[in-house]
Amino acid sequence: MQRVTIADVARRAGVSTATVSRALSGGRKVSADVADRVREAAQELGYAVNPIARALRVSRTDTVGMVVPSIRNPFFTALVESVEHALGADGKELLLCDAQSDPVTEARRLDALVTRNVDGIIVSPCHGTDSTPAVQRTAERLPLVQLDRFVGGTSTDWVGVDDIAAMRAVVEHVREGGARSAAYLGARLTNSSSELRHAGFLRHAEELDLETGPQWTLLGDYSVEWGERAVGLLADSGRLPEALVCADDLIALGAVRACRTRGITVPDRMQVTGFDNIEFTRLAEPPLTTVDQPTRRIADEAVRLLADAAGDGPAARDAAHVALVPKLVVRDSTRTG
Amino acid sequence: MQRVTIADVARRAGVSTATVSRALSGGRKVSADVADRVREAAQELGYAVNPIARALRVSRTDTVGMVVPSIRNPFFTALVESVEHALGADGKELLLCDAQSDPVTEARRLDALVTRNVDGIIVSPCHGTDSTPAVQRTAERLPLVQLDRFVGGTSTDWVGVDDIAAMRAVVEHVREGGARSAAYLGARLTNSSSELRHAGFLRHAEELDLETGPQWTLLGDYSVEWGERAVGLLADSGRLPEALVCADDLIALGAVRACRTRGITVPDRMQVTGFDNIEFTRLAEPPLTTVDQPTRRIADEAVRLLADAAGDGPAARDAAHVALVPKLVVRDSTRTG
DNA sequence: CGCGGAGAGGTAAACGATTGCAGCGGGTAA
DNA sequence: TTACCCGCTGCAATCGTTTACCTCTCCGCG
Repeated sequence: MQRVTIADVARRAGVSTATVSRALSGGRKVSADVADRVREAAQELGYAVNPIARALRVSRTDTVGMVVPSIRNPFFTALVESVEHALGADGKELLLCDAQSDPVTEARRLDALVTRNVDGIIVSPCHGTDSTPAVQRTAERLPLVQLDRFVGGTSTDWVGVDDIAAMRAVVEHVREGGARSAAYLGARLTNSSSELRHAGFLRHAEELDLETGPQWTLLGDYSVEWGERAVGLLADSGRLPEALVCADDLIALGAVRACRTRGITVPDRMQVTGFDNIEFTRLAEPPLTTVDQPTRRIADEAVRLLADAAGDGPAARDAAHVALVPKLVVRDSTRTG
Repeated sequence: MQRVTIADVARRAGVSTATVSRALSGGRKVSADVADRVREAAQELGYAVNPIARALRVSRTDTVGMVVPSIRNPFFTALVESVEHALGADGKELLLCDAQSDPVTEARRLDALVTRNVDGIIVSPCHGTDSTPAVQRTAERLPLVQLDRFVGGTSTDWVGVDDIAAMRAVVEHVREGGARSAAYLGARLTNSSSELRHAGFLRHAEELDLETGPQWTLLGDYSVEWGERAVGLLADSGRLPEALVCADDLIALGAVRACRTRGITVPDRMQVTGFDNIEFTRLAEPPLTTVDQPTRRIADEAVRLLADAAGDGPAARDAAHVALVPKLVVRDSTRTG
């Protein structure tokens, strides 16, 4: 499979393999003419270094692993794309895994990545507590940074957005739009961002005197279907609030759709907000007001942290928590002024 | 990083490394008690085989590479997920690359995958001719199967849908819905599926006496923006057709949206169809009639072909072209009866 | 009693790169 | 002239497995 080896190049250039290696990867000085000869020979033979052999020797693969809860969720897709982009600059490759929203497969993926000697791992854990052991164990062996969500009981690098601040912006906005009450359509509080967004909503709703209530707090999962169903539950249960604050865009898309089919006008009778700013929020009817996640920034920070951590051993530094402040994107699913 | 090696296990179990290897990977018979001792020792030490060393030795990585034009396109995301799923069954890993719709990066990605000794490559080439050299070169060195699209001038395995048949179903459907004329909103004919869908549309439109015309054939790229813009062009240019047949769902979503904003009612004044059946077609207003791509089947076939090809050398077999017949999914953006 | 064959285990050579160490000129200082 | 240093090279070890080949033992059979 790997046709031409360093020995072939060495033979052709009339030098030793050591010299070839040094000439090509520039480990140490090589005289100019020898270097030229080597480069030429390599060129002619079409030599390319075998990354497997190199990896075995130097135990570095120039590959980072990434594990996301679900590749179907466009938010994570955007994140993946951004990470890929950021890594490209460093000449690193991405090994992508999908945890299928299941801590068990997630753990399996993480282990696989570790034994594959990736240089670092970027993970958005799917569960706030069930994911802890695997993440912990992995972080002890490799540089690891958590993205967007983080698990309890570990101290690793993390980068994401300030969910509380984001929710403040959302609540203020619907309040200004005239809403006096709001329901929260979220996901079960099994991970950090679900918790924080929920907490942020409650806190700021209270502060800003927005009526809420337990019967107006519906927790399911991050999916369009849940958004639709939640609105059904709400409608069946009596009084409707004046706003629906959703924990992510999928839920919000479902909610908007359900409102339409039930003749609840958005935003006049009901304001709806999302979270993440995935591409399709633009296309909803009406286009969705949502919170923009700066995936580019998040990814950049993550690979920076990973690179930093690669210098020191794992867990040699204090963990960094980078929380970016996201911006509200106002569209037509809420009222302005 | 890789703490415990096969030698440690051997020492602990009081046998040679060869025996350990045989006991664990079952290459040859090992007496039961020795096997037990080895397994136990491995267990206690927490031994896991180093895939890098193994790969170097056997030149097989249990990894397949996949290159998609754009990970942002939900259709490819779905494909990736399906491939990942299909590979999981074989205990293989997926190395995912995004070509960013650029043949140059695509070529770079392919080369990177080759030197990384992946066992096979699944690629959906981004360009029908510019992608040829890289795909060709790669296919000569590794099992390779093209997905969805294929490039000209090579003979590799391919699996996708029968675009012509799909278009026949689409055209028949809008015809039955009463449309006497239709525009085609597609992508520039730089790849096979763009070409085939376009050709299929024209052929069957003619057969079924659906009026078309050059001014009603608008070619851009696979994006929502293009769909919106194309409708604008159409509207500005005079007479409107009675149907818009779109080359993919993104274009169709844009088209539907543009119709709405211009007061062109869908499906009464204008029928619109998509292609791919991405998740968000359900959410459009109205929900989109589209062609369902059986991504699961496609992925299964692809990994099967890859596995077959791994047995023989590359290019030892005749290439297989597997075209699945997709189903039309009728929703509310077209008229029925 | 000898021989052949099977079954189990060990020895050591790969796989293809990187790199510590040593050798070897040649230049410089004493 | 000698001693030393410095800059290039080459030798060979090394990373952790797998596997071809060899050895040893045991058993059955003629």
